[in-house]
Amino acid sequence: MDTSDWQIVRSTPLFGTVSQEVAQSLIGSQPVSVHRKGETLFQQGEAANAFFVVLGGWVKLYRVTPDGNEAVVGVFRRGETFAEAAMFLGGRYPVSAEVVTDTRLLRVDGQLLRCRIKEQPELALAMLASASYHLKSLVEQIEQIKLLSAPQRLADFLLRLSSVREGSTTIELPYEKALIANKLGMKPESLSRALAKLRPLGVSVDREHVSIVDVALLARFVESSDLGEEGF
Amino acid sequence: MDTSDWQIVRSTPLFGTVSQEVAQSLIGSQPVSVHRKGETLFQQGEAANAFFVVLGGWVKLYRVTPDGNEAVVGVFRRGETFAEAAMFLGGRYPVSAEVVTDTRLLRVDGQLLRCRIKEQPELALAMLASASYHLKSLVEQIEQIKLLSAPQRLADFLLRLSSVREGSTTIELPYEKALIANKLGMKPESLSRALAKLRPLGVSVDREHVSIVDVALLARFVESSDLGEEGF
DNA sequence: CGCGGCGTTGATCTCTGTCAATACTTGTGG
DNA sequence: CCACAAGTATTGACAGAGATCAACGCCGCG
Repeated sequence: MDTSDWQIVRSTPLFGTVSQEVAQSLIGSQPVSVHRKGETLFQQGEAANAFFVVLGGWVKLYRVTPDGNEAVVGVFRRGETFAEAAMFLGGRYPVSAEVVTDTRLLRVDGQLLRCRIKEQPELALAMLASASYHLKSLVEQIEQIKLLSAPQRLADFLLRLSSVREGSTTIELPYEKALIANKLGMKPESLSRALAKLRPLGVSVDREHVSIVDVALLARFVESSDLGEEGF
Repeated sequence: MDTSDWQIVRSTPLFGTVSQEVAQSLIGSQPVSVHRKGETLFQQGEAANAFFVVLGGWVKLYRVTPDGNEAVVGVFRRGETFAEAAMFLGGRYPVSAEVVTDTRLLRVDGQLLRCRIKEQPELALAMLASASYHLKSLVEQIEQIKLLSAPQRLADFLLRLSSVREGSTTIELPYEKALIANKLGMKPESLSRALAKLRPLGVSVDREHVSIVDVALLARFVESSDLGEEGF
C-alpha cells in the first residue's frame, strides 16, 4: 500500500476521523488485494469476518431471490467502504458482493475491528457515522425508486456522477449499462429509452461518454414532477 | 415508566444487550411522552438531538420531495427504536417522523448517548448492531420493491404481520390502508386491487380484519415468480 | 340527517417489462 | 488481416402492471 492508497483510506468517513495510530493498527499490515472483473468477494449468507475499502475500481452489492433474480442495492467506488455493518448482524453478510471492474481492495479483519472498538471509543463513533451514511444512502434510494420515473432516476444518477453544479459537463459511465439499469431499478431496454428521453433535455451519449448541456436544467427535471412538457 | 415499559425497552436490539446500569443511565430519568395521531415528531433537516423507543402505537418515517410527494421509508411499532443513527450524520434527521396512531414514546437524549458511548464500549456495539439491523431492513425493502409485484409485496407485508408460519390465521391491519400502500410503494387504489388478487389465494378482508386460510400458500406466492396461474 | 374521511370500483392511459430482431464492439483463431 | 463468435447496446412491437381520474358506497360524527 503506497501513500496515495493511504490518502484514499484517510478520505473515507470511517478512517478519516480516527487517529493515525488506530487506522494504522487496523489496516497497516494488510496487503492490497487485486481482483479481476467478475470475481465474487462474498455471498449472501456467508460468515462475515471482514469488510472492505475500495482503493480503485467498482464493486456491486446485490441480493438474489430464490428464483434467480438479482437486485443491486449498492455500487461502491474508490474511497468508499462496504460491508462494515455486516459484522454486527450475527456475523452473516446480508448481500453478495462482486467486483464489476478490475479492482484494488483493502481487507479489514472483523475480529481485529471488534477488539479495537472496545479499546477505542472514537473508532466506534466513526463506525456509527459510516453506518449512518449508508443508512441515509439507502433511504434516498428507496425515495428515488418510489417517487421518480425511470428517466428521472437516470438523470439523478448522471448528476451524482458529475461534480459540476451548473453549466455543461462531460462524464464517463463508470460501468456497464446493464448494471446501471439494475442499480436504478429498471431493465437495460428501459435505460436505453430513458437516455433517449433525456436527449431533448440536452443529454447526448456516445458509448460510455455522456455530455450534458445544462446541468441545472437536468436537475430541475429531476425535482419537478412535470415530466418534460417542453417544446421537444 | 412502569415495569412493562421497561420490559419493552429491554426487548429492543439496542437496550437488550447492554448492562442494566447503562440502560438505566440513558433512559431512567426520562418521562414517557404521549402523542396523538397525526403529531409530527421531527422533520427532515432538523437538528437531531434525540432518538426514540416506541412503547406503544405506530410511527412512520418518510421523505418529502420538493413537489410535495411523500415516500414512507419505515413504520415502527412497540419494541422498536428509530432515528438512532441520525445523530451521527452531522446532527440532522434525514427523514421526517409522524405518529400515525396514538402513541407512547421514550425519548433518549443524543448528547447523553454520545457521552455514554465513549465510556461504554458495549453500548457502541449495541448501537452498531441496531444500525446494522436497520440497514438490513432497508436493503430488504429495496429488494422487495425492485423484484416483487404489488400483490406479492402485500402478501409479504401480511405474512410479516402474522406470527404463524403455517395453517390459517387472522390479523388486524395496524394502521390506515393509505399508509400501508405508501409503505409498500403503491397507491391506495392499487392496494385494493392487490387485496382482490389475493382473494383466490385464501385471503379475505373485512374492514381492518384479514384472515388467511393457508399461510404457507401465501408464502409460496411471494417466493415464486409465477404470479398465480392457479385455477382461480 | 348531512357531511367528510376512507376505501372500493370502473374506465382509461402511461410507463415499463417482455420478446425478438438488429447493430456494434471486442477478442479469437485461422 | 479478416472472419467469426460472444457479449453488449439499441430499437420495435406488444402486453401487462400500476397510475390516474372520477364516481360511488360505507361509516362515524356533529
